[in-house]
Amino acid sequence: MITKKAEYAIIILTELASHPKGTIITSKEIARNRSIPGNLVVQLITSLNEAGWTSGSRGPTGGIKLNSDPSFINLKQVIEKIDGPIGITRCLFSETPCQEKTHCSLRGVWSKAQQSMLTVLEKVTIKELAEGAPKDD
Amino acid sequence: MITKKAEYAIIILTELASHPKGTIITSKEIARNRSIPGNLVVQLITSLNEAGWTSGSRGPTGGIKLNSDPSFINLKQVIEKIDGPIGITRCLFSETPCQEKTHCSLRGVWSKAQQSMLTVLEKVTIKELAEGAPKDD
DNA sequence: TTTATAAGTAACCATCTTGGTTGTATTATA
DNA sequence: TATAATACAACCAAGATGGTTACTTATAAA
Repeated sequence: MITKKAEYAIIILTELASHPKGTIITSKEIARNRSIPGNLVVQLITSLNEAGWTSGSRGPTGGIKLNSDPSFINLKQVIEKIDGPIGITRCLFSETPCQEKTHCSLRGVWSKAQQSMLTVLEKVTIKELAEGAPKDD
Repeated sequence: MITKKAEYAIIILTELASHPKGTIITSKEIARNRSIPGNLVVQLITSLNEAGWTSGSRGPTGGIKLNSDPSFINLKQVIEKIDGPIGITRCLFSETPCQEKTHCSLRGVWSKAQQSMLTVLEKVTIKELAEGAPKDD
């Protein structure tokens, strides 16, 4: 399952992207605006910084800034950054197919189902979310 | 995530479907043939019986029998029977969209991504798996 | 130079889910 | 009546999840 933390991270980026480019917002404001537990915001920002999407400045007047073009950040990327590799089944986490014969014809199905889902998530960007209307293909 | 139990259930049905129609196999045999913990097979069969796909007969000479045409059982059905309703996000479990604005434009994305995955799983039947080659559209 | 305010970091924790076990009851055949 | 099978229910250990707590570091303003 896609975790709530990943969902929060997407919402945080969306909040940042919904302000003029270069705007600095405090984590507390983000938390308040989007109803996310304050300390979780800080925790998640760390990962977003790591990915290079955001950066923070400390002290009064400090806060978080979006560094990347939100049209280049897609949902799959954010989810994988927060949750780690996506796998709809345990099977898909192991590199090599298992011995079981049936198991393995299943593996193909899992893989195809997951890929189908990821394709959707790859197509949606933070920018689209910030504009409120993910385009409908 | 699709649980291992759901995967086991699919494998159990596949095992049953890979024998001539009407064949009775004991849960112990299924467990041995497919490397599934014996008691788990029994536990899962209960749910499969509930769905009407299988039925058991007790006593010596007893065992499990496939009741349904395996070409009418698809993977989505089995997964939902074992795991309950599928949801790639917590959001998709709540009936009503949440108040948060962004949250809600997200909901549409989750829904679409999930639907895309389910469409794949709906198309694959137990029969195809038993024949070893889920058809590639 | 001190103080307040902000991010950064790490450890921790309660709760829930998962995968599986154990134990007992029931049914049917030989 | 002994045995072999399913049926049923409770239980349990380990890991994931969502979140909290406490502490450190940096920086602007007073």
